[in-house]
Amino acid sequence: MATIYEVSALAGVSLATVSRVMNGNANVRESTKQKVLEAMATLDYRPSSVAQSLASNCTNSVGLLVSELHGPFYGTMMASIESELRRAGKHCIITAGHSEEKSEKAGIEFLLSRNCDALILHVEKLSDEYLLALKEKDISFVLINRQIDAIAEQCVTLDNHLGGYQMGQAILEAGHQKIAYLAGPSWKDDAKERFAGFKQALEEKGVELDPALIFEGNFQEASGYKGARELLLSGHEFTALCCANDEMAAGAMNAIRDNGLDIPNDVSVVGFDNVSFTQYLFPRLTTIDYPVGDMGQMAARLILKNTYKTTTSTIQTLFKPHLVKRQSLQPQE
Amino acid sequence: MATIYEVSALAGVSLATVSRVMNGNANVRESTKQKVLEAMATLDYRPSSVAQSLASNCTNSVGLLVSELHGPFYGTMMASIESELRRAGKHCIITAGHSEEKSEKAGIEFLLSRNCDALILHVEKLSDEYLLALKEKDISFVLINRQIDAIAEQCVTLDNHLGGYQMGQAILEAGHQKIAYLAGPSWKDDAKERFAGFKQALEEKGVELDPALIFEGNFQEASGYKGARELLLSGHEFTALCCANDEMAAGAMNAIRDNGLDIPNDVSVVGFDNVSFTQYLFPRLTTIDYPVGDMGQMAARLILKNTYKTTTSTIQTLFKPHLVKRQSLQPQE
DNA sequence: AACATAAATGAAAGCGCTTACATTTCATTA
DNA sequence: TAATGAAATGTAAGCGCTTTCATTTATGTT
Repeated sequence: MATIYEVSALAGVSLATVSRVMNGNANVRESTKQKVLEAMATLDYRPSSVAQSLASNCTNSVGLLVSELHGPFYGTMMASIESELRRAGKHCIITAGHSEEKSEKAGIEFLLSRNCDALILHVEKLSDEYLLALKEKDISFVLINRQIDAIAEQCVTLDNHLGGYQMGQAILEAGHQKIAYLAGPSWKDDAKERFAGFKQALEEKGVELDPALIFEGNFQEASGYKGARELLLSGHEFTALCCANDEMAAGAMNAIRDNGLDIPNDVSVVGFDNVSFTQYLFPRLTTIDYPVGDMGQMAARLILKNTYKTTTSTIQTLFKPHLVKRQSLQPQE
Repeated sequence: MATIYEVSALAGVSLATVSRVMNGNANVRESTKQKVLEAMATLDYRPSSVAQSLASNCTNSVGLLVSELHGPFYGTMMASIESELRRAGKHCIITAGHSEEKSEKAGIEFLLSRNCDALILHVEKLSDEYLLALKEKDISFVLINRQIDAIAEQCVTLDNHLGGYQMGQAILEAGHQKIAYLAGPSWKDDAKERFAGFKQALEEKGVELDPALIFEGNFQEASGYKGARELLLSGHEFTALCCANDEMAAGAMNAIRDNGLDIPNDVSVVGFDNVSFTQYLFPRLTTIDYPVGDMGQMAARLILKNTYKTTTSTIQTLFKPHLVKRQSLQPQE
């Protein structure tokens, strides 16, 4: 591998000049620039990003922590972040937090040990204090799907309350009255807010939500199956089942059918997130769209703007969900 | 940020000694080791991975190129690779090739520009020549889901022919005779082999595959929908539809139902890959399992063994698929 | 006690760049 | 034409580590 020394020797200029043309520095005469470029080409020179990083104190890498690398939600998120960063010449180091506090901490430590210039974090179990402490240490980061008021400007979030409200509205407009709700874990803010928004929509229309028709799941398919099954077997009737996310909705749909009922004729189902597989479900799932791609892109732009100062694009931190009407929700006569 | 200098000063030893304890080098007296450790702790010292990389000529990073960061197949692949590498203290830089030659080349260039120690490549459009040229340049890499005989030892592949064969066998055992096949793009080796294996299974049992019942898709859901629809409208009857991957199967299922037919009573459907959403489909999809997690792990181990020499685990490069029986395939009376 | 040997430590060069500062070159202007 | 300032280039000091080689210290042997 050729180094900058060889290039400088071949071009007959100093190291500094080679460095200048590499970095597009203005003050280089066109003719010498050409000499250097030529030398680089004949030597098939590639700068050592490591040496550049050491000298410039910038690695051009941003660490990305997500709960899992698989799963449609994280997939879309990673894809949008990576492509936005890559376009700016940055790379990302991705690792998983597995929805556990220790593991999330270890993930951040790991990324930090890699000298990332900034982090994009989707954490679930880490405390606000820990995150605020990161801020104190002058670590540049943005939080995705997590709201901490003290650092609101670096939190990219969805209006989950609105999403829940939209879900409630949709179900009421379809004429349902006997409604069941498959909630997410109550220790998660997003799950709480979705539920709160949902309840508000019902209250505004004076519709009661029977406590016996509420089941708290964990956002996974299996808990959706279990929840729907228990709700069905409990004997309390319902014509619509609202799920706090699509995975649980998928599980619930299987449970409903395994119990001999038809979707949506016997029971309508609504999900939340609008992950890719919702279109593969039968019937295609009516759900609330979570614009995770846009949000990932925005998280990346925040970094680009704050850490790298390479963009001046306008920043938006709060995103709005919207209803996606498909076939799993049917009007009730 | 404290540097090694400060640690060495505080501990009253030389740089070299600090470096030795950092790297677990044997020849350090226990007492001095403790002094150093203590100094590190009080200074909250973290070594600069960049400086380490420059000095040691090893970045501890492996580049990972996949077609897309989203999608259940790549998700599982990335997850297994990342976790195996992370366990060994390596990080991965992930980027997308988008199934286009130019983009795949650019992705590799990008990873190389980041000075990765090695690459794990899932490429679709890149030529064998290009890949062999990489080898010539002494770039250490492993190919996943791609067989090039000249470098077989660095190719982690699935026996797609066997998978196709298993699919054929399964459908025949269920008593189907009128069989349709939704193929993958014929320029892809894996698609070709799946089809070849499939045909072989039928031939061995003397079952004809009507050319009118073959549709070539592109492995995407939409083409599955389109293919199934055309097959259905063509008027040629079939009782089973075999799909070269699960995405197309999902699309096909929707098409079949949109045409008023029942799955599996009117037509059975079989997929290939066993990606996560196959369990969410209705009926749950019978499919051929592609052990992509194991294969990703093995790809990572290959790197660990060949590039980093940190493992001696035994290597396997050819993996076998197997049938996963679920509800979308029904015996034909 | 003197020596040989092994273990522990230190000195210093080098990894391949960037960049502050110094110097040279060139174009203007009085 | 000399003085002046701006533009172009060079010099050299880092950036924070690893590692070779030399040196010192400890251990064991006769």
